[in-house]
Amino acid sequence: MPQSSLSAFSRRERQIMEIVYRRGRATAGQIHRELPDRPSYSTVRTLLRVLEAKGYLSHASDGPRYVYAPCIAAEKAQRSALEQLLRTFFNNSAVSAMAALLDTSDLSEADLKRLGTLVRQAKNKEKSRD
Amino acid sequence: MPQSSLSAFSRRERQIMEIVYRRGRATAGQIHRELPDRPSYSTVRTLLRVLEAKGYLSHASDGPRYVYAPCIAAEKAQRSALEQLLRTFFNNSAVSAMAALLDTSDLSEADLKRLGTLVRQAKNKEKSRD
DNA sequence: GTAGAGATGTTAAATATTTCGCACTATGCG
DNA sequence: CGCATAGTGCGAAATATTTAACATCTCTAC
Repeated sequence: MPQSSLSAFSRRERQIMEIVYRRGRATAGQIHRELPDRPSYSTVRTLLRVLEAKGYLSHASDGPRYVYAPCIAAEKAQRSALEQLLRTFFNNSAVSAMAALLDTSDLSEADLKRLGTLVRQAKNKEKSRD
Repeated sequence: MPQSSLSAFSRRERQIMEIVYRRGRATAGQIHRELPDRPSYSTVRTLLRVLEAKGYLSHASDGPRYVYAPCIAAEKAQRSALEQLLRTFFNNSAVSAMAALLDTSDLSEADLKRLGTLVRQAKNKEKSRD
């Protein structure tokens, strides 16, 4: 019964899932190289098999090796992670979160322009909805 | 050596930290009631002591009971969590994340207005920086 | 063909997490 | 006071995670 929330994973499982989601798909070797406090390669392989058995990852063969990909679509996991973050740190306020993002990252002029456009579009959509 | 990243916690530890951050501070009872797959109260108490020993939580006495609060400031943990999320799901693009937020949540007119202001302010700041 | 490099799967042990039972202390009340 | 209630800490068992050693398979190159 795979659920999309990352909160259900154990520490290593989560670290691996984060890598796979970041890359879209990954081989055992890639994951091994990116894990913090790098365990043995063998360990990574075991964890991958566990995650696959639990239904979070699936693999395809790329020549001699496996390439792992998430079973739960990135968008879904993304949304779930965003919700979790909003709940935990932003009192469910998307605006607060966006304010924090604006504050933290320094965006280029082009970024800000694009953002302005997005907000404007949202406004239009909002109007046409009532 | 407490680090702010939530990725280092075990499953239960993370669940508890999320609750504490969401509430700002919490008693063992409150945490117990909010945990998924609720374990026994005794279990929660043990975990709280573990988290305290590891330096993530501290407690103050409120009459007969303890109230737990995070040792790492909410803003710091927040920032860390945001960075983690951007890295994992948004290719480090704050704008992409904000686009997703705009898309997911349906914001009120007031929210959008406030957002427009924030973006404008950021633009000004950006100009005055070069 | 066969040796080496680089994958994989199996299995079992080491470790950490998670769980709970029980003993103890304080508070409020009849 | 003496009891019930609601906290706390300790210690050890149950479980899950994490680890790595080892056997196997496949491709490549000599």
